[in-house]
Amino acid sequence: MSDYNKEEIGRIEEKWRKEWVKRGVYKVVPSKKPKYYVLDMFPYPSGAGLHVGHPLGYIASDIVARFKRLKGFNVLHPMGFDAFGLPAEQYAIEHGIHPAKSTGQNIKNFISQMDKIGFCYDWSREVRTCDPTYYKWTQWIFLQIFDSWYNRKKDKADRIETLISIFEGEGNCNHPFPNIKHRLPGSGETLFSALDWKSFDEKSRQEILMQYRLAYLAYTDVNWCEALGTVLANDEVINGVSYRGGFPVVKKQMRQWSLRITEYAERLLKGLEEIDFSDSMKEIQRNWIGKSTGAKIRFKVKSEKSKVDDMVVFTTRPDTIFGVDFMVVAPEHEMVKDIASEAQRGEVEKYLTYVESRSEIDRMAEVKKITGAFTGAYAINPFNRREIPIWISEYVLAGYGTGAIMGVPCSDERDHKFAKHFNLPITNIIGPHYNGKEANPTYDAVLENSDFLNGLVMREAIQVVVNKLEEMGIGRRQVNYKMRDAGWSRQRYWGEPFPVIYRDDMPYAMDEKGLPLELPDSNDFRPSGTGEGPLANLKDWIKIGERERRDSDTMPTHAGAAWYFLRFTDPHNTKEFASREALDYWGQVDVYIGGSEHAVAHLLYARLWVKILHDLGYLGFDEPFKKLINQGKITGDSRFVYRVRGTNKFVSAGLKDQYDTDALHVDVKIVNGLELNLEAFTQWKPDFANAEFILEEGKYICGAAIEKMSKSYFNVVNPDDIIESYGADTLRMYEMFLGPLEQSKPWNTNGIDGVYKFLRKFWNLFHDVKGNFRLSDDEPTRAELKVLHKTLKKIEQDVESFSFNTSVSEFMICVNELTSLKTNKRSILEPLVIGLSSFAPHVTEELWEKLGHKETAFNSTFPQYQEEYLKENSFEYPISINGKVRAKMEFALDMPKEDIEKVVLASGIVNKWSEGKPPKKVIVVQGRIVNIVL
RNA sequence: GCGGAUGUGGCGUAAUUGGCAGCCGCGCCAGACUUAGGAUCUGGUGCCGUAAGGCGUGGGGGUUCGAGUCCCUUCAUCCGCACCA
Repeated sequence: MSDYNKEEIGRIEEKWRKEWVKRGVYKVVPSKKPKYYVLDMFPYPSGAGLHVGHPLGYIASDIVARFKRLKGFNVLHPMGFDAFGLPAEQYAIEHGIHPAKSTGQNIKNFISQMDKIGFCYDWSREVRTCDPTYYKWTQWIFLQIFDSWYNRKKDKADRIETLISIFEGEGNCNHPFPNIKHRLPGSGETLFSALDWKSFDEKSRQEILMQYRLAYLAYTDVNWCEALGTVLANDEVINGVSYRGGFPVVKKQMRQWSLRITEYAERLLKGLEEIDFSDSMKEIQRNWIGKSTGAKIRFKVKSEKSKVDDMVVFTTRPDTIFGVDFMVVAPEHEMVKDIASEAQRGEVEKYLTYVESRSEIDRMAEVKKITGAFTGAYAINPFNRREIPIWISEYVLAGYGTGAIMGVPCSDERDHKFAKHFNLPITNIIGPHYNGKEANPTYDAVLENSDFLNGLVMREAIQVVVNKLEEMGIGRRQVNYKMRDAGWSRQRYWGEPFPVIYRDDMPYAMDEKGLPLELPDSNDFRPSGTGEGPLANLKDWIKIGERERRDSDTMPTHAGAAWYFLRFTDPHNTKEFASREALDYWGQVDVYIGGSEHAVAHLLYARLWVKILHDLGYLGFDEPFKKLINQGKITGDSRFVYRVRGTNKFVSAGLKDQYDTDALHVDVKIVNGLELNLEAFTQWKPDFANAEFILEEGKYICGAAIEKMSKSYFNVVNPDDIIESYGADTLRMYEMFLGPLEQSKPWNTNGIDGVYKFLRKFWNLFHDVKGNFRLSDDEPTRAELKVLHKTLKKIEQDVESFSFNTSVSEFMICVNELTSLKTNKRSILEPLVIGLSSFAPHVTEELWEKLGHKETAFNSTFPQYQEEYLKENSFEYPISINGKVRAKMEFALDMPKEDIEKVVLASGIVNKWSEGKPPKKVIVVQGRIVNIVL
């Protein structure tokens, strides 16, 4: 009566989709059970909807969630939407549709697509970052960050009020400015006393506090993109052009919000040790943080001007100090204008003009180009009083270290090239390690020409030099990080407004009662063009009174994403961002699944916010994600047709070299394998209605390429289409079967029939040839039990280790074996239904019901496998001697290794071959004699 | 340039972690059935060879009784960072 076919699958899947919602089976609340938190990286709801690549990670997490639930855990498995962002805003500019409206529609579409795949999300916990009830708390957390400073003495964030009382009591002598370059206006000092503090007026005090706040305003160099009319984050700029659109990006100074993430650099780095991320992911984060240990050294400067500041360099190689042949400072360095000599002034100015003229793109494109100019000034080596010429060059970056370096040509590649290019003398301090042709950055050389360091190995000399520098008071150990503070302002409409009010140009936190500060309604999403965002156009909103105004910027999308996993624990709380009880119960995310493209930005900001909230006492943990899995990307498999240039003739791929052709993407839907469906092609686009074809063997063969899945390549495969023809269960299992989760792979449906057949075979175990449900209550045989328990064990191991592709294989083997055993016994099939239910929830739920259960399969328990059925009583072991199988013996399976050795030795087989001498070695592997060495 | 990863049949992949390489699926070959379907079922399928046998996990070398797995070296591909002193 019922066959596992298209119609039946459609009926079953729709039935259970509705039933699960009706019964509310996916709703979770805290309980006495142990918790397990499985999280997906929530998507940005783009207008294009989901393609088959998106659900890969979601399917994996769904399997884990269902499996853990069967194993007795109380599983939190929520989903939400990262709904603020630039695409909706650009769509609004182009089509006049308000971002709120298009975003809402997109979300609706996403949810319907996701529901079809059968995910067990607790939709009652859905969050949207663009919802005021959500971003109220994004703003609130921002204010907590604004109201904090990093107490380096305690190595944690503290409330700003603690800083104020420190200033009132002792000034800032124990807590100098985090940014060492900062000076008090007027005096130019870096330290102030308690008395000074009391003498400062309100604005000065606020400006000082701003230097300490973890969310602060400052004039920063930002990536200004004229074409997009906005500022971009570092990770939105790739090779000097914008990530979206590829428009040029230039530096511009703007007063912006930043997060002082640099204060957390060390903890973000250390934290990596205790969390389970892949090596490459950790490495990318380490790289981004970019810690390097070295020393800061102060050099006296000799120049024509009598009073000049010392120059300070950062180096990781203080041991090479006697090899310094020149100094280089960044062109932007403030000392440049002071030290340039009369004779060199022209050169220097010419060079500065040149640097100014170079765009970011030029600079990146020509990193190898060596340029520079001599300033005419000299630095004095503190140990041997040697006068070292000071140069400027753009290869030294103003933003890293001190913006000045010591040039050691014999041990640094770039310095060496610089010296060669400008014909500067090269001092060899590493003897035979330097060949005169290229620098050698070794640590192992014995130093020469190095005064008191002569004879020391470089590695050891580092400490000796630093100790001496510290003794002399002209240097000290220093750790540097590449990471910069995170720019947190965006000149956009569709984001969280900053919950602050400016008074006398200084921002003050809004009262909590005023939150959320709602995004004002608007029809004008164009940037103001002056660098300010669209909100600046809403003058009435910006201006509050005569002296007060709002911020016209909004937060980046990272803001909402930096804490959404916390909100899921208590999504409807109107009093707090989440209750401490909920946070303590659900705690850290046990498994976080998502793409590696969020390696730096999102994960670092999420980790940062959690650390700050932890420091302020809101959280009991300071790492959000215990384990991270990066699912691979599913790429598209594009097809091409070849049009003979200037004609409407299309030539098959095998013959295209005989013509002058252009390759055009063709919709993968009208290509079967590589063969083009000619009729469908002529109907595809009006241009091709009269197309002519040059065929090979009567067929038109298309070209193929693996590319990103994209609408414009016509290679997008929609999961809905797969579900339409095979059902959601097949889609789920096939995506898992495709290969290891973490590996990127092209989408193809080559093997999907195999998975589909598997589900049908599974179904047929329960049905006779006529499709009638039939089941036997007979006692299972030993062989059947063995198949069952072997499968259960494998599945459990595979799912725990996230190798879902092998799980699917195991199920296939199981069904093949049961089919050939003609098994239709309840005692065997019922546990398998539960075993399979994480992977194929719809068909198993239907079978579960047919098996007579009222309660949903989702609420059952994963069956325990029985070790005894996995074992045989005895086994025939081949006995190899010196690598060749010489004999076979039978042993009890659980016989200890030593006993096996004894039996073999007693048997005389070995003596036969070893002339009575005991063998050198008897190798027993897993209770099995593998080899005997004579 | 630096860092990370990967490399196994015609294809996607597997290998109890050092123990009979190629499980499972696709494809292909042969057969059965048939209401002729791009259906279903059964058997076969790493390569060379009629066979016996030989070869085989990108290449070369090493450790080991034994290597896809460990070590050295080299090549190729992908990803990340890229003048970070």
